[in-house]
Amino acid sequence: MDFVPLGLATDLVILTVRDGGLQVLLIRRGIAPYRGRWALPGGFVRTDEDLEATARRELAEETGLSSDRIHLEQIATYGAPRRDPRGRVVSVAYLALVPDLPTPVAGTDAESASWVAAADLLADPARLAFDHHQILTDAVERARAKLEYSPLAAAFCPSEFTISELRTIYEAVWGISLDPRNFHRKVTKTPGFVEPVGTTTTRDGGRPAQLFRRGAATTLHPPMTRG
Amino acid sequence: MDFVPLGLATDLVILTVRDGGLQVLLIRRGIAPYRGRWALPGGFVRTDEDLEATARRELAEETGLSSDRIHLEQIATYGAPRRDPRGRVVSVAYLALVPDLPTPVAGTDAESASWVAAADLLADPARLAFDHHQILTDAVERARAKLEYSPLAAAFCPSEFTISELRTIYEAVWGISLDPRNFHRKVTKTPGFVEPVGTTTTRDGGRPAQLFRRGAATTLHPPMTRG
DNA sequence: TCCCTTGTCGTCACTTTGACGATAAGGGGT
DNA sequence: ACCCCTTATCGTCAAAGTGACGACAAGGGA
Repeated sequence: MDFVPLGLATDLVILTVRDGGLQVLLIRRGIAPYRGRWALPGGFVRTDEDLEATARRELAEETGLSSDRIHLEQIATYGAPRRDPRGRVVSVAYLALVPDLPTPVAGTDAESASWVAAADLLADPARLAFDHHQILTDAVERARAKLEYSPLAAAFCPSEFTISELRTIYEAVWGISLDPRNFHRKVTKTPGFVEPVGTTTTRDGGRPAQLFRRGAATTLHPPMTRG
Repeated sequence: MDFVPLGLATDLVILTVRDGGLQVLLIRRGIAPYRGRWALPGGFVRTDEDLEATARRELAEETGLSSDRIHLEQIATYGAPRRDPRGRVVSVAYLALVPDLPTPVAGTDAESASWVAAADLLADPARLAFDHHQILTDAVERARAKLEYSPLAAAFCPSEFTISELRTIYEAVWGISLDPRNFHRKVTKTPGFVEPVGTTTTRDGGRPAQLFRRGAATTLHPPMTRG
C-alpha cells in the first residue's frame, strides 16, 4: 500500500443569510502560514473518523450547532500539491447552511471568528488564505444552483417561516430581486415545497402572513428560475 | 501536522454509450481483497501529483485515451474508515465521459477490463467491490442530472454527430425514449447547444441528416426535461 | 381614522412543452 | 424506373408555466 505522507483535512463553508446578504463564517488565523488572514474553519481528519463526522465536529466547535438537522453536504476535494506551504494537505470541503441564529459565534478557540459578506470575499481572490477563495466560489455556486431545483432555501430559515422570508433567502443568495407575487404563486403551487402551518405572524410588519414549514419534496419540478 | 496514516486514491467511473445503453468500464480484480470481483479502475495518488492528474493517468492506462479533451470531473470523496479492509484508504471519485470508440480497451495490466451495462450494476448493490456501487450510483446520477442543464451529452459523441445520435445518448443515459421531433426542435433552438457543420451523413440510414458540432454554451436555458 | 406596509389573489400576453400530422429525401429490392 | 421503408425536419395546436402588474386585504403607527 503506497502511503504517500499527507494530511487529510476538511474545510467548512458555513453560510447564512443576515441583513439581506449572504455571509460566511471565517476564522482569523492566529499562526503562520497566512497569519492574520481570514480562512475557512477546518481541521484534520482523525483516525477512524468519517469525513462527514469531521465536518460536523468542526461545525459544532465553531458555531455550537451540533444538530444533525443542519444541512451539510460535500462540495469537492482540493489536493493541489502545494496548496498548503507546510506540506501536502488534501482537503475535503463541506458546505453548511444555517439559519440566522441570534447565537453569537461560540468561538472557544482563541482565534476570532466572524461573519463576513460573501460578495466582498468573492470579489477579491486574495482576501482568503490558501485556496479558500476557490473553495468559497465553488461552494457559493453550488448553493446558488441548488436553490433552483431543491427546496434547500428553507435550510436558511427557522423551522417556521413566511413566504417573504423565504424570498429574502433567494434574493440574498442570488443577488437579485424577485417579484413577491410571482414568487408567492410559484412557491405555494409547487407540490411539496412548503406546507402551511395554519398560524400567522406579523413579525415582518404589514398584513399578517401565513407561516409555513418545509414540505416533503426533495426536488422542484419545474425549478425556480434565476433571472 | 497530524499525519494520520492513510492512503489516498482516485477511482474512475468511465462511462460510454454503446448498443443503446449506458456502460461502465470495469476491472476484474486479480488480487485480494475482493479477488475476482468487478471494481472501478483506480489507483493511489503519487507524491506531488495533483488529484486530477492521477485520474487522467489512470484513464490513459485503462483506455488509452490521453487527450485532455476527454470530459473528466470530480464526483465526491469517499472516506468511511473501513471502506477498504486493508486499511484506511480515502478515495476521490472522478467521472469520465467518453465516446463509443472502436478502440478495444487497452488493458496493459494483467487484469481484464471490460464494458458492463450500468443498469445491471445499479440494480445489484453487491456486484461491485468495496463501496463502488455507491460511487457508481452517485456518478450516474450526476451524469443524468448534467444532461439536463449542460451540453455534456456531446461528450459521449464523436466530434461531429447528428441530432438523432445525440438523442440516443439522452435516451440511453436517462433510460427513456424521447420524441424525435420535439427533441430536434429543442436542441436546434437552444442557443449555443449545437452548431451545424454544413455537411450531411446517411450513416444512420434514411434521409440524410445534418451534422453538428458541440456549441459554445456551457449551460442550457431552459434545461432539457427528463420525463 | 388615515396612511403605510406587507400579504395574497387575479388577469393577461407570451413562451415553452408535449403530442402528433405531414412532407422530405436517401437506399434497397424488384 | 418505381415502390416502399427508414429517418429527418417542419408545422400546428392545446396545455402549462412565466413575467409584468393591477387590485384588494389586513395589521400597526402617527
